[in-house]
Amino acid sequence: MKVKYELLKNDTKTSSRYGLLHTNYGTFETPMFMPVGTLATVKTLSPEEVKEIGSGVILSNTYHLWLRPGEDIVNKAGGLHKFMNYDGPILTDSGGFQVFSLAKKKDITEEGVHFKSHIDGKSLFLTPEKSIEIQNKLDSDIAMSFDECIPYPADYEYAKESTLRTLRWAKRGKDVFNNDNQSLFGIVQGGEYEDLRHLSAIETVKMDFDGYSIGGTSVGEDKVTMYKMIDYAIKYLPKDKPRYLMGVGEPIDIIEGVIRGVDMFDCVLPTRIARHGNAFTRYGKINIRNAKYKEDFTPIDNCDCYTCKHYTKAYIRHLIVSNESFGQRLLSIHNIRFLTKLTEDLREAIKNDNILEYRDNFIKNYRGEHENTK
RNA sequence: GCGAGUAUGGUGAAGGGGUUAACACGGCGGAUUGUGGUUCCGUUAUGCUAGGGUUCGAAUCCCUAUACUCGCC
Repeated sequence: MKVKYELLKNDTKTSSRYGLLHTNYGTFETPMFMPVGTLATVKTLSPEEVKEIGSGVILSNTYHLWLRPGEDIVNKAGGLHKFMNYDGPILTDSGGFQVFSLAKKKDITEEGVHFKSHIDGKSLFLTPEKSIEIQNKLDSDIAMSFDECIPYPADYEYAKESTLRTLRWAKRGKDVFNNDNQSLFGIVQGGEYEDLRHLSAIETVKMDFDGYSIGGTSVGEDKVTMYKMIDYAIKYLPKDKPRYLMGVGEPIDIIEGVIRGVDMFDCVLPTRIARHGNAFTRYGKINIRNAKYKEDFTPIDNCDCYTCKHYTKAYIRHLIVSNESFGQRLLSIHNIRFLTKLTEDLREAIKNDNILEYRDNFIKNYRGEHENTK
């Protein structure tokens, strides 16, 4: 089946909304945070741990799985769920972002994108049709349109040309899409320009996708610009479809996104910073490597996760400093739980009509001078 | 006991008379937003075993002491 969004409550003071996402693998509340499992694994965690944390959807990656092991192998395994033993919903990114983020030399044409493999330097050619074909075979629950992520800043002419091309690519992808068990989301681009975001949103919605995402954010722009990009696009998105802000995962950005009406977020941040020794806390991000935690025998935060229930900062610091993978795992568990819990709290706040107070209080703690951060 | 050699930061070390002592590791901080899984960036010796001397100028040359290493009795 296709995913279905069910709107249960619209906040009166903000655009935030509480709802349900019905999927092949169950129903999940929104707003939600989706951890990233690029190579068919949320790095360092087992699928059971991901579920225990409370994550619903996880994001995996078309580009990476295309290169290795190849979509045919995943397909032979019985699809991505069976291959990786995850019986929850999976969303696959289209590969459009990888063209932006990891191809040093790329050649974008109307037909598609020529670029070099990050693994062996081999020349690759990815098109909207190819991306959809791969995703159909991977058999994720939600496939993404193949888009171009416009860099920031981008001049208007380029942004317009690229936005129009992404619209044509969206149509081409949708035309070849062939998997009744899978949904397809469109992606709004348009850079930092209001009229282009407007145009992109209107035209993407006309194509009638199962959900809509806002792309091209968190590519180096300041926060004010990012929030504007959301505002410009989101008012043209239908109320009865899920809205997904791609690549955003800083706690405050998630809150601001929710207030603007976003339902879904994904980000590498919790797992990436975990591997580098950082942890989210209510009082800001901490670097567990800091010498001040050497003899700190308290948990990372007042948190209900496995890590905080059983382990101290001093121990995790020791593991991270010693480059032990268990330390990366413990921090990944905590960080994903932190963002998941954040969305749980945001849902409660929407239900209780106090999301603005929640935001102000969160920011005060997160940014404020607090003894725990000193 | 005799002879020879070496002494540079937390570690391995470069520099063999001329301004701010290379580089690496480690330490200490920071970064990271649709993940190229151990990454990137910044910082870290006012001082070269100690004392004395030569010189305009010494980590670099000389003397003494000390420590360590190797060889011989």
